[in-house]
Amino acid sequence: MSDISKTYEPQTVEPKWYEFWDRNGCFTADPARVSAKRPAYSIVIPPPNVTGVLTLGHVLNNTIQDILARKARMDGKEVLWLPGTDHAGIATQNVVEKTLKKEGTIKHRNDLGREALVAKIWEWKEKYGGIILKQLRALGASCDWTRARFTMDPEYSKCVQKVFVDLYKKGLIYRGKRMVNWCPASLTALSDEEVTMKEQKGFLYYFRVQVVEKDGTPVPGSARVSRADSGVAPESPSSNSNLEHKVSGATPDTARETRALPETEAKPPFGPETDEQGDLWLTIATTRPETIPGDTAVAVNPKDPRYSDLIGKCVRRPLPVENQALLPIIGDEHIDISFGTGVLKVTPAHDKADFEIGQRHNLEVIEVINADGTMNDLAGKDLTGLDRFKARKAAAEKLTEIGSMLKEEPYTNNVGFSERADVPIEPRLSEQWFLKYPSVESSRDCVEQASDHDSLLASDARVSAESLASSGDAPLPGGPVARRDASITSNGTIEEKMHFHPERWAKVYDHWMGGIQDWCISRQLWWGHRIPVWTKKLTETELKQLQRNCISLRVDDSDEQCGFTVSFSGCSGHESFVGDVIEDDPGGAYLVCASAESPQEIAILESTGWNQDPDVLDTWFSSWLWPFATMGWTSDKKADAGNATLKAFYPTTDLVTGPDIIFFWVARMIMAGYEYMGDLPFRNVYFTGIIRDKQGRKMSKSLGNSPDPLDLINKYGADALRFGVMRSAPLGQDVLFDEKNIELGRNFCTKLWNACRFRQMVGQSAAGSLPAESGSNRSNQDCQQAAGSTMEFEGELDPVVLNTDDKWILLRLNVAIQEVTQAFAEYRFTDATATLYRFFWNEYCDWYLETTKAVLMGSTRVSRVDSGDSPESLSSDESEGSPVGETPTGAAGTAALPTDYEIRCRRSTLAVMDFVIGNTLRLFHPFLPFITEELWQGMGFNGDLPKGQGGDTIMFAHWPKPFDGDFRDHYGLDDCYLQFAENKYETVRCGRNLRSQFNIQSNRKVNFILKAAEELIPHDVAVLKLLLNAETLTVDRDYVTAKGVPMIPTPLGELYLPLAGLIDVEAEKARLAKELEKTLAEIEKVKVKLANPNFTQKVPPEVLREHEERLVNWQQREQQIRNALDVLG
RNA sequence: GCGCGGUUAGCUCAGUGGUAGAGCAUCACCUUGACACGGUGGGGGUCACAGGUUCGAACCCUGUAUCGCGCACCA
Repeated sequence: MSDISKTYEPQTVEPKWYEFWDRNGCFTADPARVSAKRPAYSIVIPPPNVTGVLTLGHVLNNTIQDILARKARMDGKEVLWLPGTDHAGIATQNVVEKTLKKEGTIKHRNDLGREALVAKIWEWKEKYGGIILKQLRALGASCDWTRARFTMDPEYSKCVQKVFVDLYKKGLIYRGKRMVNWCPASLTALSDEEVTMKEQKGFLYYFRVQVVEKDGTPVPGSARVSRADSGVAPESPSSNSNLEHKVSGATPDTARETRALPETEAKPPFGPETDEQGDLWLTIATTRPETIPGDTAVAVNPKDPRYSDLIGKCVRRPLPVENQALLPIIGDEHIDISFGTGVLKVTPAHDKADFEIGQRHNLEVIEVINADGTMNDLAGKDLTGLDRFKARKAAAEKLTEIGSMLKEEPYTNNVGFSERADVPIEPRLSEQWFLKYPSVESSRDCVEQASDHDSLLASDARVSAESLASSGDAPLPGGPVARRDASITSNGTIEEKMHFHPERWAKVYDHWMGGIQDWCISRQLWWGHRIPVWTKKLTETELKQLQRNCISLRVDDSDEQCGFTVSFSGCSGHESFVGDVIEDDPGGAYLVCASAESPQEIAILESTGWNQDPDVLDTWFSSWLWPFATMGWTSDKKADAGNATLKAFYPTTDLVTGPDIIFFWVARMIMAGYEYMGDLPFRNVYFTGIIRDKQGRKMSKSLGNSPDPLDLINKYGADALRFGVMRSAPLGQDVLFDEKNIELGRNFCTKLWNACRFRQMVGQSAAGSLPAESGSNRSNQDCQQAAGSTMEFEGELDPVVLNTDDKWILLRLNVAIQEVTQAFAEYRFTDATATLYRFFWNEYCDWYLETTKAVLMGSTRVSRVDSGDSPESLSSDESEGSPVGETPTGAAGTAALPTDYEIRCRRSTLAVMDFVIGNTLRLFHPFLPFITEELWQGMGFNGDLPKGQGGDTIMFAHWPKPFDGDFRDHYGLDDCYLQFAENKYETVRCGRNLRSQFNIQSNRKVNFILKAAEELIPHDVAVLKLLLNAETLTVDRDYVTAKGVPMIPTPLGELYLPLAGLIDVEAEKARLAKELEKTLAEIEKVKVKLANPNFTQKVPPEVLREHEERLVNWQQREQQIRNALDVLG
């Protein structure tokens, strides 16, 4: 660290250290090192999209993981942070397809075909797939890159297949023709979780249909006049057929029976309507007129008196005009009487609810929309080929044209959107694979709910300052600080609970787990894990043929559910195929589900005409295995039992992720963990906030409000980015991103840099009192002391000469260590950064570092006899002195060379600085890995430390521990020094305030007089003088107030600022009057309280005492101000 | 509709019943021997609103308003 520049330059420093750590294997986890003394800590990265680039969301997420991992290393744990990427089926295939189209290589993926396209995607992956992981390095992420995994790695793919086969065997995976969420843009089915509801502005179209008998003869309106009493008021009996839509038709005079319609509610203005020809019509409201050609019924609520008698009759479907089929009017309880017209058009092929109605009533299913969202032939000539939204318009126009449309009303409703493609999903009937979730019960129960927490609070192993201070306990596995809440189950086994941070997400999780629906796991894509299922239509002869291919086949018809099961034994002898008959059609299509264990078996299947299912699995069906599949899990119990990685690092300790994937990923991982590992996959889940811009909007490409983290790193440095983001990301809150915060991070790094630079400078200048190498020579025993382990007190902290400021900063350091450690234990990273910021900037730099100048800068000992009128008066450089009880060895102005005592003091102060900086660097390291390493090594803190404990890198330096009793006793670190130093600093503030009140320029030296209330030792006086920027500071306990001298009361006594002739007496009086007013108000406030017998009797004694003290203090202050006013006259 | 979270200084947020805080922004002074990416000092709040509990409420309770999120969903 020679020739240290004024500002820290991260651009050169950061790559250097990252390369150093990486080269030295600092990130590599070794399960063999795990022991009771060195517990494991593990965390798996939420795998980013393999084609993705780093976003601020990743920065937040991965910074937190890195902080946790680095802290765990410093806690002496064996850390595995396992990185990797996700193949992200739809997204990746889209990206590559789009690119190929842009290049003009293809117009459609079919131009390439499946194999060629997949090959292209692999190429793409090889080329660009590593980008995001490289970017993570720039951020400082300490991942074990030797273990990086990709969800489509061969071993990983095998896990996916095995799990599929296993769940299939267990009967949890099934194939079925169901209504699914279909994405017309991506041309695939989606799970319910991939659909988000969005409010859409559209229209509610009201159209009418004629009621007819089954044979098509019109039902006359008059025929039902006497019965159709509905309580519906006739609105406009004369105009019931006009397009303005005034519907009545029901006579009001026979309202006798109990009505389903609540009388208090506004009566629905709809009902059957008779036109001038005497024909009867129904009005239907719909948002999707384009689906009319797919309607196969009209439904009403059987309890709806307006319509109940029409059930069994028919209506004529208006579209397509060339095929105006008759549709039955059916009664179904699910129809909401009060909504719309009370008549629902039923389109079983294109609506989930309608499909269910269709099933109940055995309705025909007519598909009119193609997979891509265009209308097919059945939609009729007017709509065929049109996109569904154009078709909607066209259908509405057609209805108007044929006189069926009554009105179009602006209407807002919720429409399901494909989360990825951002287009409305189309409910579509199709054959898909579904999974009944496994291990639901235990997965639901394992997450600790807030209510559980209350009952466990008493036994909660949260760290307290006490437990922190009591060193020697071997850290327990399971989190930054052990928090392994457990409850004992009825059978006596201990069941561990999982903790969510913030806790409230547990409720969201629980709620979802409670209403869990089967998961549609098949996707109509090419990129992904192909479903390991082969099908073939087999005849009797073919079955025999199969047997001849050395596969034995057993048919077991005892399985009631499937009809019968076909089991195969493959060539290798072990049972590897399981087949089910899923269709009992003549000529039977057999469905075979195979493990991909043996390529031979697959080869046999394929060579004998078996076809693999064309679909791939949902990407989440692979990522839900992430915590163990990345660790080499095989499903083979023996092999897994011998897997050192799994044994050491599973379950993982922490998971850090966004709440937006709580269902997609977190919940599913928990279930997979229980199902396949018999244990929860992680003990703590930390949910980050979502990064938004200053205005609170989500980051998005289209808004252009998403800065590139790499740009920010180039501009400010990775440490600055990390610190800035962490400082503004409180637990459980969204993060409003503002570049200002990163700037603040940068400024903070510069501050740290310069404070260390100062240390280097004074170390060198004090060379006479220190061994030659100064800055890098320090024994690190002091640092080790704070780090716990072996306490020795022979460091350079010198208990004899520690001054009040030294003791103050050491005690404040202790507080900071406690606070930061506690914040870690509770995952309050923002609080940790706030403490570090406060401690280092406001306490160390603003106060302590300034006080050291009184010790260190006085070394030149310029002799100057002060003209002050008090024996205690000190002038510029006579600040050196000895504490009470010591004999001063250097009286003012007597010697040009420092005395032994002064050298000792200077040494001690440097030692304190080193001690504080050494500990501070450790506390900062998880947040600011680069600059702390640069300073650690540059300043030589690694000097005497053993390898692996900070000697080679700060990464493995021990995490500071709060001081224990012995340490405090030895160095005389009594809390009373806190108060004294703070009084001193408060006195400085008062003096500065006084200066400022009189507009004295900051750089102007003035004379102060302190009428001290107690004895002050020379060091403290020197500090006061320095910090007040005083020309002279006269301490005179018997000072007699001169007229016109401004005074301010301070904790150490009255501080005077003689400015004879310079001050405006009236202004000073006004100032004092204002202060007096304030003081009196405070006195009044306290007096009122104390005068209240309710208060004095009921309040706890310490609160009462505190109030009484407060009163006395304010009253003293009042008196001082009054005295000052008197002096002014 | 159900559930969750928020509402405190111009902005972003701390603050678990006892004297309203921080950072940023702002204003004034200062390039003094670590740092102008800095130092010093100042101004600025009816703690969303209304009730209640309490000697005492930003904090606890009830209700209201408002913003955000999640789940469900009616054509």
